[in-house]
Amino acid sequence: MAQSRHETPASILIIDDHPLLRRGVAQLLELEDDLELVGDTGEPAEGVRLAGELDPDMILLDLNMPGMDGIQTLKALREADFAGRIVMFTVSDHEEDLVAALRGGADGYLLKDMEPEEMVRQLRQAALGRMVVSESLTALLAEALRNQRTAPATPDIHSLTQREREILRELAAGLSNKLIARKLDITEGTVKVHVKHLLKKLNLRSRVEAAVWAVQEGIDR
Amino acid sequence: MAQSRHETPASILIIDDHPLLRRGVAQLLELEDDLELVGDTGEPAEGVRLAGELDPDMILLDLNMPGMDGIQTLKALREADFAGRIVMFTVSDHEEDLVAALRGGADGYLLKDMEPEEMVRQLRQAALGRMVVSESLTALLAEALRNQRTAPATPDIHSLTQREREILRELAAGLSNKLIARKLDITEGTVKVHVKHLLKKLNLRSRVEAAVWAVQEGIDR
DNA sequence: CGCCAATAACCCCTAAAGAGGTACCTCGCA
DNA sequence: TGCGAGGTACCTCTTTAGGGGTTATTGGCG
Repeated sequence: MAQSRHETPASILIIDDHPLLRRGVAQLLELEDDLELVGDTGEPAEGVRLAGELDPDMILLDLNMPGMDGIQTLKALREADFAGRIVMFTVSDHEEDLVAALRGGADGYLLKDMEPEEMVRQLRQAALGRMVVSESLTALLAEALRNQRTAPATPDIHSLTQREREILRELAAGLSNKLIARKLDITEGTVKVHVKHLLKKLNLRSRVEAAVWAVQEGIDR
Repeated sequence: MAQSRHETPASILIIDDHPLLRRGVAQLLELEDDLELVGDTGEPAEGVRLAGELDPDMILLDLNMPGMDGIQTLKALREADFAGRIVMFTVSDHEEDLVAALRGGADGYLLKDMEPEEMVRQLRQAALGRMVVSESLTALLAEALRNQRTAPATPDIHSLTQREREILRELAAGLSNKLIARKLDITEGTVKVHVKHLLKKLNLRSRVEAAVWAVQEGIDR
């Protein structure tokens, strides 16, 4: 199976709390002369340290680990200025995890139940700089993309006018447009206009999202 | 104006950070032999202490004070097992304040701009154990009552079924019923049923309230 | 002076939400 | 064995929400 490449093999570090799985990957990679396992650990913190020390071309990172989880580790690696490829390696087929990983700067997201040959193929692609995602997740990926806001992940309260903030506060208190109108002594239609504008500015898709955002930002009260 | 009563006068403590206003009340009460000012302070904390020391029949409590505000002071007094009457004394005609005060265990809510005679009349009523609220606030009071949930102020997550919690989580993430249905692989109608049930159990009136509640309770994630 | 942002109001129209009801199936428990 | 709770699905009907547009007024601001 080993396809020879001209250059030096891609160095790989694996961070995964399952020893057996680490060994499995090690054996798999031994068969490939263009992929070389240079380190492995079950400790996220140790993994971050090793990343700095070994500076591998690629890190295979488990998403589900005790203590610091994969996403945190991912962030820690990026904050430690690790510039190589980071491929998440997990059993989770949840959209949230996928999205969190990619948003967190992962270059790939592979499921652990994939076939070894497929695994090698994907790792090779990743080493070449391509973003890889398990095929069975393409639907999820599409879904995530569709659900995604196109703009700033951090909308800004300051982009709202005084009135819009006022409307948002009431909205987050659970009031309907009609009740907001009554309270602020304007018509329901006007409230709707403000809500519409505020949703557009914050790039949210419903009053529920607006309410949740407002609460989390502490806009209420 | 002083109307003689048979028994001992009602002892009153005033907690208000405006010295002038305290003096004004003092003078007013001096004219009445059934109402007796036994202490006054501009410091909320000092007020709580005095309440324990003097054990007055009634406390006139300013709602807007620097540091510990009126509502906090109110709670502190009740927690210190002050069992007498507590009448809030304020310039605020906001429904939120009124509601917070009454919910917090206040026995009255009087506006500072009222006429002295009216003031005395109301205090006398309060001393007799009646709940008093400035007349100009009756409309607000009615509104607050109407907006009020009839049941537990603290709905319980545990009253929900597993499925309902699941639905709530998604709804708090901002998903529409249709999207929740798609995600959980059930029909939109079924999602609606769950939402309906969960709203009833939590005694909430809209998905927005449910979402806000869920977020505040940390149900999400 | 004209222009723009903010506010308010109204139009039309579709989609989403919520209340009420019935029905069916499965499980566990008395 | 029956009964209730939970889950699913479907029905009807009303209200609410949200997108699109136009219009008008007010207050700065160049």
